[in-house]
Amino acid sequence: MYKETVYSAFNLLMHYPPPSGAGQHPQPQPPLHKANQAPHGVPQLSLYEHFNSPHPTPAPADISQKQVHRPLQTPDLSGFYSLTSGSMGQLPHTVSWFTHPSLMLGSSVPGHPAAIPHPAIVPPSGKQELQSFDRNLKTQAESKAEKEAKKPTIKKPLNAFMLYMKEMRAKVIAECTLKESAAINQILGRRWHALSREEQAKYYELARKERQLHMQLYPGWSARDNYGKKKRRSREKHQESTTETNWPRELKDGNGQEESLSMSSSSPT
DNA sequence: TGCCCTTTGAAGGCT
DNA sequence: AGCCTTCAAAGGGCA
Repeated sequence: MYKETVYSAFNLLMHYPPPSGAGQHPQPQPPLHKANQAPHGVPQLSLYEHFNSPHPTPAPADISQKQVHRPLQTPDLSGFYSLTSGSMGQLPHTVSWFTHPSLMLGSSVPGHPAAIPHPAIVPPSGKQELQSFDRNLKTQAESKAEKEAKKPTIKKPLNAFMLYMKEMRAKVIAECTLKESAAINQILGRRWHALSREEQAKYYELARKERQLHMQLYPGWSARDNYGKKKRRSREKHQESTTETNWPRELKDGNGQEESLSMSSSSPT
């Protein structure tokens, strides 16, 4: 049962108690898409510094600058390169998608040795070969519509918490026997709240850089583009379910001293 | 096979 | 402005 697995993570959670008192709780950063500036005191760190170990294809941190200034291979990358002398260039460590796995260039860069597809670009699922065979038989309109549907999905850039989760997930899994992501994510959520403001700021800054690069790579992209691509339950059912299984408010907010794991019996608000 | 669960944050739409 | 909804990742569970 799911709840039991969560219970089994109790000891792990206890090692990362929420800060006592709401005032000490690290406040979320202001919406960066509005301010679009690093908060005061935010350490300017290279992406690689934070993401080298848990990710598969790290690159030496000191190659970022040189590789960023490689000659352009594709016209749509020009925006990013201009960043190195523009807003992004003001950062002590210029962001490099060559070093950041989630921004790693793929086959869109001819001759690039990595040739790893950009993780933000996800090829459509399905039996593509059969579909391409069938396509010959279809009308031009159908073919066009199908082409649209087959366009690779550009994923949303990861936010600060998602970046944190990606880095810490393996560590949490190694520390406990849990494998269910839902339980792991609850632990990670608690740890996230237990982080100091400075620690969280690292991830907010990384997320801000991710968004900047994403905007440069896909200028016309909107989060709306991916709406409806996931089939989801009806709204009512979803809300009912989440209120039933969510953590108690005090626990969820990380400021309750009477924290409890009696998730299902607690009031949602 | 594909959605659900679970977390936080970003972003878009609506009132 | 504030609220609501959706989607980002992840992988076991389940229909």
